[in-house]
Amino acid sequence: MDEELVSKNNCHSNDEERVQEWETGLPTSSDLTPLSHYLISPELASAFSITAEPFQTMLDVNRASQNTLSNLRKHNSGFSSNNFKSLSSFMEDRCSDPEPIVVDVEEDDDDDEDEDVDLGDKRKIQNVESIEEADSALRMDNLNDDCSARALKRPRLVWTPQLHKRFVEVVAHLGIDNAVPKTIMQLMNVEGLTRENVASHLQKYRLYLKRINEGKSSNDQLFASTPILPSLPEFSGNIHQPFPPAPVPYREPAPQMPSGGMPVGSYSGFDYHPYSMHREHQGNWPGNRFGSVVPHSHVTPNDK
DNA sequence: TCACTAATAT
DNA sequence: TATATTAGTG
Repeated sequence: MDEELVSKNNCHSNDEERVQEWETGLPTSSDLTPLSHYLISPELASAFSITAEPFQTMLDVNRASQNTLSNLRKHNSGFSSNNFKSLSSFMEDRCSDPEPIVVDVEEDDDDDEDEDVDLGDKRKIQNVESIEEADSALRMDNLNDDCSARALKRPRLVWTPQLHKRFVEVVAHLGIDNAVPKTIMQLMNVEGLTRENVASHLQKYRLYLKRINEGKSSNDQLFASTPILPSLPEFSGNIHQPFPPAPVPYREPAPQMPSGGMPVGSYSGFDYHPYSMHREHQGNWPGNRFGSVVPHSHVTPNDK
């Protein structure tokens, strides 16, 4: 009987060693394939009628993980505290991992600004939730920790030439005096665009105009790419005339699914990059040349 | 309370 | 440098 016990104990310690061995051999979070990465190409998926799972955000994943952990705790089914520790630290690693916002398709040299969005061709923005999802999620309980807050952070707006052109047209229409963030935002009719976005851009635009008026040059490529419409102070705008067509809010055209891109099913215009278009789509602004725009009746989600 | 703007932070 | 956020103000 004792022998049996000893052998059992040995067996147990062997098991523990093996578990430890196994644990040390586990990949770190940075070694793992990002959750946002799809293992099969869209062509393959389509060929075999495979529908993509609903897109999982860090929030979803963390919530699921927390559920799993609490279930395990509840049932206490042979899950040692060490195991918990490992899992918890893994979770923390995932949480502090800057990867969710921007994923490098190619090797990343020196970029350490974890939330900066680089528009370089080599980068693809992958898993930022839609504004609606983020906002509703914000109302959910249990989301007060930094990790969740970070996952929900509204993506940084990139003012593409198209978007800026639209902006300039609206400002020109209003006249610089009447061009205030809220009005601009409404006339621009861009889904997801906030007053804050516009205010910030307007601030920069005014500085640009000031420079130009003072006869100074500006090497701002974005602003230089758009002709200066009559948006100077002496121009009061055509505010009483209807602004030319923004029949529907602008939304990002359907994704082209580049390698490592987003699943078709999860895309909703704002999901992974608010406005910037793929390069080949640029230059199709505005009016009825929105491209594949989803009709929409409201003006903007930010109407108050 | 809301919106605007300038200043400041990231 | 571009954009977001904050603080002061009307």
